[in-house]
Amino acid sequence: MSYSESTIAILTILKQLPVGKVISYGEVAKLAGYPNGARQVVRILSSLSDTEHLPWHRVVNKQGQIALSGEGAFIQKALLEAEGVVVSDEGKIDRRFFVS
DNA sequence: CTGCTGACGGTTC
DNA sequence: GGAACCGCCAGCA
Repeated sequence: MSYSESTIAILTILKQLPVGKVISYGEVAKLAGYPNGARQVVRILSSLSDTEHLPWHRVVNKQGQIALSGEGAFIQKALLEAEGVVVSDEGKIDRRFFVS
């Protein structure tokens, strides 16, 4: 189970994400040292979220909207609200819930 | 090796 | 304010 450097860096950032806060894919990548690695973050969340126990639901796009469609978005919305994050009906999150 | 894909982002019109 | 386009890079057929 050895991951590439970028993967490990991204995993580290995600695990440090505080409860009740959200972050954008781009921010995660940026903090991990990969300014334009948003797509790698996406990959990691979709394929390693369960095995690495990542808070995948705390990651949304920069517009504060849930990037998933269908049930996934519904579940993410529920998980976020359970942590105190306010999500509008359209699945939009206010900037004040973003880290930094 | 080549090409396609994706839970994105920034710019442009 | 929003749609369209392009760039990004790792994984996979």
